[in-house]
Amino acid sequence: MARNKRDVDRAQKQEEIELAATRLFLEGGYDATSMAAVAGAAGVAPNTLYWYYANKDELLIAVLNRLMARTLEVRAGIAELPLPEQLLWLIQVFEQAHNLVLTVHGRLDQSKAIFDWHAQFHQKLEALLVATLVAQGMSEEEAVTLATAGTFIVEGLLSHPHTLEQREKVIRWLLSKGWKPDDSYFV
Amino acid sequence: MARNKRDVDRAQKQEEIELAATRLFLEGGYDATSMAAVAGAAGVAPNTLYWYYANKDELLIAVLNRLMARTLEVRAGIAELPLPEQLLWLIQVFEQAHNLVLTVHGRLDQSKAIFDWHAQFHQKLEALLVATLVAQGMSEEEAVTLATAGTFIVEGLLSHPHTLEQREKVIRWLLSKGWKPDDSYFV
DNA sequence: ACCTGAACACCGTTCAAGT
DNA sequence: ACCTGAACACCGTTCAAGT
Repeated sequence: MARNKRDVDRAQKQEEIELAATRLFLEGGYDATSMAAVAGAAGVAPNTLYWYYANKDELLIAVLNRLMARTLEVRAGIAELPLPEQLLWLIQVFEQAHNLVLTVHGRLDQSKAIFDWHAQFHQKLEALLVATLVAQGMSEEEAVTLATAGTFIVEGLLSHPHTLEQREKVIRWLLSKGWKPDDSYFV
Repeated sequence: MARNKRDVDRAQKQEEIELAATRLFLEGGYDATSMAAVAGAAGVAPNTLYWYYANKDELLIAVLNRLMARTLEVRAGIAELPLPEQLLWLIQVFEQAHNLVLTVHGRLDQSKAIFDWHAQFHQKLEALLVATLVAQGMSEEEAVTLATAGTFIVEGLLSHPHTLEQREKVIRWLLSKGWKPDDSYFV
């Protein structure tokens, strides 16, 4: 499976495009960022993007996969931290890309590719959360429900302005269900 | 504050436009429904819409207010039902317009008008939920947290495919926190 | 294989002109 | 006050042509 010169070049070009797209999507939002703007930032003609990506949604998916890979790397390094730390870290990660979370939800009905990506994303996220909760001694059944509710609450926080106090209160409430966090963490 | 002939005519025209827009937005989605399509369904020229609404977002807000008014009317009739019934009814209402819920969230960063509408919507919804919970004997503080978490979970269900079994499980989990629903409801 | 200039169909919105 | 035809700037995407 050795990659020849040509593959490397292709991968490099795609990296340039995806880095530009990531920056612009995060800064200005998906809808407000035109394909021409991405192309300009990557130093190519607008229609060149269509050599690498079938359409704008596929470019978004490439960006999302890149962000997810980077996030999984970081998370591997903090897997040993206590649960509340991990959850608050997760919220902050999603918050940085809250733009794109809302965009993905908004395009669920309009793009099958986005719909499929979203489904597998939540599958992976739930598996990760459940494994973490079970490792802490929670039952599988309890863990699944808590993972689902936790995901919804994290996503809810992203699209609704709130104070840090409100955030702490609802997270504390969530975790107090089957699991007792160290209250001192929040002080 | 009596309305003269002219006002009545204007209101009638707006009703025609908003009914057409409501149908098209719910069926095909906001993005996929062009102003020209709304105008066509209402029997006017595309640019005529701009006499009544400053832009497409304002038309969306008019549609949302119409849906909300109708929903509040229906809800007044079921205010005496037990809490789980009311909550499941709410989910089903949101589900019918889940399209527009996701659209509103997706446009939060791009339209101040939508942002403001969303803020006041959640203010009203929370006030209604808290009042309902307090009337059932819950403390104000507890009610606020449960209302927030409940809203997020309802919205989470809207954007994530799930079985009825999953829905029942997470709703049951939510309500089991400070309040004991009649389990037989779910059977 | 990769890239581009030119074009296409469409979009939200504006404007000058009509009644 | 209300409505419209025509136009504007922009969009995602396609295609034929280049290397």
